[in-house]
Amino acid sequence: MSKATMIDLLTSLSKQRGFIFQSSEIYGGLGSTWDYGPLGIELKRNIKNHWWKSMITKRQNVVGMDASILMHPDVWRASGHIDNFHDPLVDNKDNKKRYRLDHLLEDQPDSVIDYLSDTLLSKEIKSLDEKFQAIVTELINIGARSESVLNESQMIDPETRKPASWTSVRQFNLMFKTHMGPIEDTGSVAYLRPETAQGIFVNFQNVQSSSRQKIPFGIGQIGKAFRNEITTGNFIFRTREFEQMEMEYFCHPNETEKWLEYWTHERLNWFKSLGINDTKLRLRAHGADELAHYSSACYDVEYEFDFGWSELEGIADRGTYDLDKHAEHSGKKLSYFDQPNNEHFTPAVVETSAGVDRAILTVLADAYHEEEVNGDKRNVLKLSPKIAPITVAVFPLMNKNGMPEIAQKIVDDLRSNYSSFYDTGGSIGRRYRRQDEAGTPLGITVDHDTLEDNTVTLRDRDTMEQVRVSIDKLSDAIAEKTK
RNA sequence: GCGAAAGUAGCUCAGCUGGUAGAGCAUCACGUUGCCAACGUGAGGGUCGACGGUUCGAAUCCGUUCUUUCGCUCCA
Repeated sequence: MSKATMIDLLTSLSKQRGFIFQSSEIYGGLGSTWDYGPLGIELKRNIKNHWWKSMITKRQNVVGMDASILMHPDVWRASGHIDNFHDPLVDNKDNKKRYRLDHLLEDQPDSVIDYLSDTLLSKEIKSLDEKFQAIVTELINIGARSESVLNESQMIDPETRKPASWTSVRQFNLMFKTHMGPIEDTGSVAYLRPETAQGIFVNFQNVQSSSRQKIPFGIGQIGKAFRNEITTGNFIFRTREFEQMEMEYFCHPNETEKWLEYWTHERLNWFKSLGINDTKLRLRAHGADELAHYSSACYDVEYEFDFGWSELEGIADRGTYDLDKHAEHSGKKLSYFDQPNNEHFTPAVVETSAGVDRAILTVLADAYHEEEVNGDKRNVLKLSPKIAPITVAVFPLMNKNGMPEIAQKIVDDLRSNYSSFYDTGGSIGRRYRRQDEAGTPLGITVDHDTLEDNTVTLRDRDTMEQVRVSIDKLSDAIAEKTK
């Protein structure tokens, strides 16, 4: 199998089998948006249910919620997204490379920084970080004139180490903006949430008091989030509309280190529990330079796609940043009273934040296999039975002698407990292969012996081996195979 | 957004220098077969991404636009 084309293979398989279609396809498609078809949505629901069960249902001290996507704009002012969730970018016109201005400044000779601060800043700033930030702010403020200032400063391209021909500084705001109400004016601006987490933070008090949870405890949520990413791609890996599975764990500020470690391993194990090859999963600690504005420590769960190791989930120590900010901006007290220790404090937060769509891409990429069987190629999705869109497919060996009726009765009975599929079309081998490609772990065939002794064959997708099972024991046999 | 490449049937693609569309697979029907992508016959499915131009004539040449892929930047 050509590794370089895994994404192409999955894109095409997804469309053919009904996992994932490009959005608005009949109108030429809309960039980076995808629709889940009949098999895709089953897979997605199974993954989300699995997350919900293992993060919330199974735990006494984690509860769920579902916040609205639209929130008061002050939420994003408080969270820092309005100020920080954008990138100042400049392009080198000579070699067409694009850079983040703030990263670029860190790589400049003193002469460039001196020129910029002399030209732009009215007073001397000691801290280098603050100086850079002030320069960025000023360059953004002067708009188109930033082009001439940058070029006069002789700012170099870090690759060539030479002054380049720069464009003006442009802001890329990563939040989707919309308007609420009938009139579009500045007072009606609202944002589509760029993360579900803030819906949890602003409900901290509501949830804590109504659920009577004591610290440490968590609040989890699954929902859509929107980011105006500059570059999207790799199928459903990076899209502008995506779904998150997030959990915010509120604990004592002295204990974040311990809980960060705990949740990091819990989350890595969750991905392993989806049946993903664990040699392709790893944890990676963030360096200081890549931490988000709210975070003091962060681990990524990564999977080795054919386009490289990529992040599936971030587990971050957000400290008391979010509750502090919301307390400050809202004027509401968002602290916790620990009765036994007679102590008031603002809880710190350890966050687990996973992408639903990335989890789906991961299980698909990991499950896809091309095998040789008797000289023929077999495409098979070795999805865990826990998440496979169809659990069991039922076939009559022949479309006569009463076999279709028996098979139809079996599938009707199974349907109430298992996602089932009935197929009479084509040879039995072809039907098995179709289900292999859809990731269905089990196949049941009604054959001649069924007419004699009421048994059917139960086929295992991965080994292709069959065992005979009495029809009245089928439910138990399937339960055994899928647990 | 910038640069490069691409867009022809559900999927993967062919179609040379302009002469009004093909293959393999897939789908459906009928017949035959009956445990791992069988065979036969037949059918459906494309205004060749869209719009405009050149031309007697455009999938093919030119322009614009949309979309996708890769890279730069960012993130779940």
